[in-house]
Amino acid sequence: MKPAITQPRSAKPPAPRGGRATHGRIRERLRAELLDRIVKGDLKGGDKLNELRLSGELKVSRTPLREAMLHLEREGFVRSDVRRGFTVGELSTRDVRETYPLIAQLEMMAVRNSAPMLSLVIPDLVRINAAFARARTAQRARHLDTLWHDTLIGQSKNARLAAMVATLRLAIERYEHLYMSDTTLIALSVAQHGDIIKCLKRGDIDAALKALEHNYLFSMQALLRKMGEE
Amino acid sequence: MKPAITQPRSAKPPAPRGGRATHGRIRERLRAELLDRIVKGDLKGGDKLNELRLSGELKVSRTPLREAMLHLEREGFVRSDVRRGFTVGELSTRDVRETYPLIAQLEMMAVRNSAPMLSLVIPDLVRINAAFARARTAQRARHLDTLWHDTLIGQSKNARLAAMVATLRLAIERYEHLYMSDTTLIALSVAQHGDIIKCLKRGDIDAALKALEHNYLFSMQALLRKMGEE
DNA sequence: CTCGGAAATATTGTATACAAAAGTGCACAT
DNA sequence: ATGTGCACTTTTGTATACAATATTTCCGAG
Repeated sequence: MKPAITQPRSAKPPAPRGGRATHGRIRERLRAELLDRIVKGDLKGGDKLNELRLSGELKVSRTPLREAMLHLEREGFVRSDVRRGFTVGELSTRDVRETYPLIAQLEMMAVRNSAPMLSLVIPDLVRINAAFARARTAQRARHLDTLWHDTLIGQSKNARLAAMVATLRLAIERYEHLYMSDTTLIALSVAQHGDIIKCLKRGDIDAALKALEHNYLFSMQALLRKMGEE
Repeated sequence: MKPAITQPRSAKPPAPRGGRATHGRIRERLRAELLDRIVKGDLKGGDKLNELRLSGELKVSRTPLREAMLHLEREGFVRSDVRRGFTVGELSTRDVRETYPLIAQLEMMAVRNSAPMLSLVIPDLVRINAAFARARTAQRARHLDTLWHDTLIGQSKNARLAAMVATLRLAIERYEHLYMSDTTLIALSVAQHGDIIKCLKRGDIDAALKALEHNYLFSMQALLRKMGEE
């Protein structure tokens, strides 16, 4: 299911001029690939990212690979120690307790910002939540959950806020992929989304904010329970 | 007043092994240097960052320079367009309207998190605010303002939150350096800090949060007025 | 004189080279 | 047998090389 990372290169190592393409953003492709592996769990916390091995495997040089890893470091997915290179960031209950409340507050802010426009997206929210309720796989559920929240905050014009939320959501996805592979909690989340929608419909933003916060904090508690069980 | 960027190299280009030092973090030094130039206004919005010119001027190769610039891009100080390189990010009232409310919310969250511990730092807040009141230069005022807010949120153990706030504060500093070089607004800010302290002393966190938000939104309004005047 | 376009130049994105530090394993002493 | 030091290998951090694209220059047509 990986994007393949194809690169049209048939020439020998010292003669890469046969290759064209690479629209000048290999580093972005690499970041996406590595991020995917981390979120999907192929790369686990603590794994060492050997530059030579990875650059060979991905058929690129170390330069854009390092740039991609530095990007991921800034996003919190990877650590780098001097002269020791990059390591996949460890998962921890502490990080969970930091991240969930943070994204909750940021989404609440986005909702507050865009309160007047929210009626526009209520139909979308209803539709996505219905699909969410019908999701049969954990992966699709996570996708629709993300889509629902993205729709909720999509009216906010604050670019910084949007970028932060996007990154935090990926951080969360990493945990949920690992610990929430069952679908038992979907129904609860669907109900919570329903609550939020109900509040929005009657224009009660404060209640919607409370319900949104509850949605995140409840998910956090469920996740922490699962993590504690291991 | 620049950190000098000294690098002990006297050898010819192809024989740099004469140099020692560089504890394996030239890229971090470069980021700090560039960030300083951007915040201080030496590099203005829209300025093109020519890699060859800069690497020559800073006596480093393009590799760590690019890594530093990519870091700054992630922090929002620099833009990069494909095949067109890096450019210093433009200042705008729109960005101000995005950034100030964001940092306000995040600091409010930090205060809420650490409410029980806040009594510990009240004496520090009082002392720093007194020094702030006596500040005679805009630079020192900004420094003490930052220190005051750092102290206020320093009890929050949320590392992600702290990192976000730190970055946003630098973003703000860039605007304040350019538009608030007078000291007329210090007295007002001192008074607002005093309000916050008063609320904290009587344990009224909600009021403290409101006052904190007001402190930021008021500063934002003042800044927007100045920007509008140009 | 201005506009358009091709050659010349400059700049970026990626690949490779090189030096220093970190990691590994083996020999040897105890 | 075990611990320790030292040579060898690996890996990182930085420098440089190279190819492709973008920018500039300069010349001729209108």
